[in-house]
Amino acid sequence: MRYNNQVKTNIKNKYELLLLKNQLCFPMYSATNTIVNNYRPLLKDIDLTYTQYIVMMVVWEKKKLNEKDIVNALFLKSNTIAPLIKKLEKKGLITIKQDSIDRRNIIIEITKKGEELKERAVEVPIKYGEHFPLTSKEVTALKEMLNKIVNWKI
Amino acid sequence: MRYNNQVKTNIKNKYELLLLKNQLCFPMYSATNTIVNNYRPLLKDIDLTYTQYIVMMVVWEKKKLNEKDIVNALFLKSNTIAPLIKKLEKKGLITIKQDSIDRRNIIIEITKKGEELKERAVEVPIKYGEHFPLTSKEVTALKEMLNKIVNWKI
DNA sequence: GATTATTATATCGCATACGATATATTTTGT
DNA sequence: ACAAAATATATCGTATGCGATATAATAATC
Repeated sequence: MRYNNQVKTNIKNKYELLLLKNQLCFPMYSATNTIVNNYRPLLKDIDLTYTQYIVMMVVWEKKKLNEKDIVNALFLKSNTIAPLIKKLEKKGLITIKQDSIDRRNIIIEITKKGEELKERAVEVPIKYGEHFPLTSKEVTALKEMLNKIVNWKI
Repeated sequence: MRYNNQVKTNIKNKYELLLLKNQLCFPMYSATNTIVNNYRPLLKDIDLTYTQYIVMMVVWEKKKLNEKDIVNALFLKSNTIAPLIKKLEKKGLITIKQDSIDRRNIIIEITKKGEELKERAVEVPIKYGEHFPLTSKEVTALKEMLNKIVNWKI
């Protein structure tokens, strides 16, 4: 049964749809806030914010890529990514230059300092996962559902 | 088996921990972004942002409450809520006044206009849920896991 | 090959979220 | 009662995220 139908049949009146406890969006929103908040002290050790951290994940993986690649990988908008990579450049973790072939493209490349940070960054997911409150089976099921949501367009 | 152990045993080298695809935080973050982004056009019709919408949910439920009650209900900080309620007051949806008994408290009360907005707001979750990509069973399981995460402190 | 469409990015403005710090008020402890 | 602790909020600064709009460069089309 579809989620929405279930909700409709379980409630006495339509106003109950507006209770926080009957929402899915709110636990999603809160759980993500919790996750990011719990990352903060660990990421502070390597002087990264959460968003900078996931940008660096893409950079660590690809080493050389376009701004557009980051936008696509993270499902964010270019006006979110643009100031972010400027900060990462200022920190010396990446270089930014214009593509000489197609001058619309911005080429991002990891620096030596960026590579070195990876060594310390590896400790973050290790420490982070140590007391995570879900089993691996739960995480697998959770990720599957989250992927369905990410691919959903209203 | 704990999530972290599973991840550790499945990977060949520790650097794979830094791949986006091996993260849980990232699908959580993306799915929440998707959910909020999908709400935006619906909420625009009633001139609310997502955060204003969940604040109003608390107000619609309690009608009269303290700023602190909203902070507790939404797991946000008071410096996030304070400017939010000022905007909602400016829109005429709530009133804000100081508690005469305990002058530290800020009392928030719904207005007639705020009550009226509820009538139109009810349509939002109805429309929103129509094409939601998860079954009611999945949503139940999902919420249970999300609650564990929300209650997790590192 | 000039016009149009598409692509990639930049810029601006608005709305969160948080930590850090400060302030006002009430409560607690002695 | 009076100093110290706790509580509730305010203020400031930093860092996202997004829509809207603009611009520059390339691709497509006729």
